[in-house]
Amino acid sequence: MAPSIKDVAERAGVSLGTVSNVLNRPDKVSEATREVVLAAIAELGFVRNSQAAQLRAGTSRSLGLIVLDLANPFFHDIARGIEDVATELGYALVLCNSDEQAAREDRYLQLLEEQRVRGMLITPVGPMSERLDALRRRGTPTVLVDRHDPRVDCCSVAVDDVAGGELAGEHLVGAGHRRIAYVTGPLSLRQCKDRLTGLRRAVAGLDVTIDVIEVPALKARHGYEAARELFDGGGRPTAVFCANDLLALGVLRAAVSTGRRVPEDIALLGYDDIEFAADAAVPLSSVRQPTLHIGRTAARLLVEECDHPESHSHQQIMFRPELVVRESTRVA
Amino acid sequence: MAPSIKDVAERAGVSLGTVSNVLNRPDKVSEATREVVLAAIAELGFVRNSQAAQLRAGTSRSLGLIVLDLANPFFHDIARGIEDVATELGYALVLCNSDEQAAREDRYLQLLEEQRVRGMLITPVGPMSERLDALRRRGTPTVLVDRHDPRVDCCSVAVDDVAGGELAGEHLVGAGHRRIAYVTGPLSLRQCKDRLTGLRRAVAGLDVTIDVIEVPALKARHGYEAARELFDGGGRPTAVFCANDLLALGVLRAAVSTGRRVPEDIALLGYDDIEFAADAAVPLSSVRQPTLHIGRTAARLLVEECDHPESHSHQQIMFRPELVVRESTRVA
DNA sequence: GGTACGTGATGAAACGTTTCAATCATCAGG
DNA sequence: CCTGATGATTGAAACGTTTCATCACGTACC
Repeated sequence: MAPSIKDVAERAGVSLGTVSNVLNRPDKVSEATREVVLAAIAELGFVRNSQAAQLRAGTSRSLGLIVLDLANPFFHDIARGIEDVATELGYALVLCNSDEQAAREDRYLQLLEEQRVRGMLITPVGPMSERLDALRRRGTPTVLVDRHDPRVDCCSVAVDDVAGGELAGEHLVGAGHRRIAYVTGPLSLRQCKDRLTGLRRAVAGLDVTIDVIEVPALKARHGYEAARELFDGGGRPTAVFCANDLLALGVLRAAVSTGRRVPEDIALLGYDDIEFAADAAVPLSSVRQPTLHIGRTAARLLVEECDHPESHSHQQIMFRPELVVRESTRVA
Repeated sequence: MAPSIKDVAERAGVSLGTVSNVLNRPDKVSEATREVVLAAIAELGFVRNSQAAQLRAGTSRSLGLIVLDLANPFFHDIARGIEDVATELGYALVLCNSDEQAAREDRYLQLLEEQRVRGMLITPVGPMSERLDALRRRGTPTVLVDRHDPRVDCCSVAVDDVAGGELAGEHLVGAGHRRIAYVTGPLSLRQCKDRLTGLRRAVAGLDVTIDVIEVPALKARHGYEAARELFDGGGRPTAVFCANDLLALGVLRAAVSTGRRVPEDIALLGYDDIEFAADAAVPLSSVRQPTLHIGRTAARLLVEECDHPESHSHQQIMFRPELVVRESTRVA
């Protein structure tokens, strides 16, 4: 159907190899024939079939990325960072959304391996699936994103969540708070647990009380409900630290709707610094993760391994988060 | 490097064609040999090379999707809808982000055509680029998403923005507002203009004043700034309708920070009904677009054209948006 | 005039599948 | 015992590239 190199060759009255040369090493072919061939290409509307090219080459120029949830600004920014670097270095990126479902992850891994992606970036749903391990063993370079598995020998890029919790704790303690609520998603999630660990470490030895409120998911609605309960209860913390910004936005809504002023009546600190944090009704203080940077670094590590497998040595990179102070924790 | 069907055949002691049959029509092969072959596949860790398969087949099972901005929840939900249907119908989806840059769009179109995607879903940056047109002419089925170009003969799925503006107008007028501000992005954007048209249509013949405030982009920050100015100025509208939710969130922040109550002092209505609308400090009324449905419909149209090109006839589908009323426009 | 060399162009092989006509084995019916 | 039919398996061709050894043709040099 679509015109092939052969059709172009016929039309231009040259051999098939010459057309290929025009496409891939134009300097190896004389000015005159090059023009003839290019004209034929234009006339026929020839578009090269990269499947055939890659089949012949035995390797592709595309990378696979599987994230947990593209709707999440955290992953979205990471994907953006990866995409930037990939394009810059001449790789195409195939974006996939596992939706935190192992079955979807599995299907995408299969699909990407069948497509012979050159390398893989992934935030695995579970610890390390059979298929992912097989993929690695078969020789597809792999980088773990937002994960760090000491048992697995490959590159990884993650963020130090303990340090993030510590930053939060120091900030709140420094602002004079002595009773702090930590609203968190399931503590079975490493992130949630690590941030709590950091928070506790920051207040260790000080006369500070921490109330842990665990909710079923990192969604605004749960933050709202947790806060309503908290406000009704007897504890009366003066600050709330949330395991992510969505929870914090929920808490903020609860505060506004019950007439509490933020930060005067209650201080509020989120995590992730999503775009909406700055634009919340009361701009939200938050712990920012260098998402774009994570993505760019992960992509660079992967491409390095793809392009120079022999000289490559695996690296586990851990970024430190950063505190962004806005209205919601400002002291008067 | 990676084991091929040939290696499997050797290992299993059968011919190459038989292995292919085991893979593609297992019923055509006897129980015994099938088992032998499957065992060989497992032992060798064989993964089929879909590039070769598609090359031979002359057509792939993947669809391309190019959107303006994946960070935008609107496009994100559409992509999700498309992905759902695509997977369900046995197609893989290649996600691309044009970032509203014609150059990026162009590059992705080229890439996807080289990969021989079976069909294309796209929200074009500009009117209709040379390359997109060429792609269509060469026979790649194409569906326009959130666009509707009467000059172009292909399927499209869009939303009626005039109707959306009308819904908004009727709602606000019905709530008794007689002076309404419309905070909008550049009116050169069709969406912004159409929504204004609808708004005007809703108040036509009534004693209602509309103040149009045009800002440079559909971002919360601009909504905030516009609102600060608006509050300082003399107009004093009782309601603000925003061309999207981000602007509305900005306006909400301005209101909260200047001590205005929503909706008592000023009513607020957004557009898109993004996830955060419901979780805003004051839950935001909004005009909802059936994004998931748009995506699903677009994908179904495309797959229909891909699978039955002869019986297919192009359709231009226009969805109607829907009003979601929350606190921000609730009348006491 | 012969040799060596450089520049362009050529043609065939190979990549890993799928498909399909051809072959082979088996068996039922006459 | 032969014929046909059925079912399983085979082998070769084809898809569209890239690569590489080969070849044709001048040109420069001795």
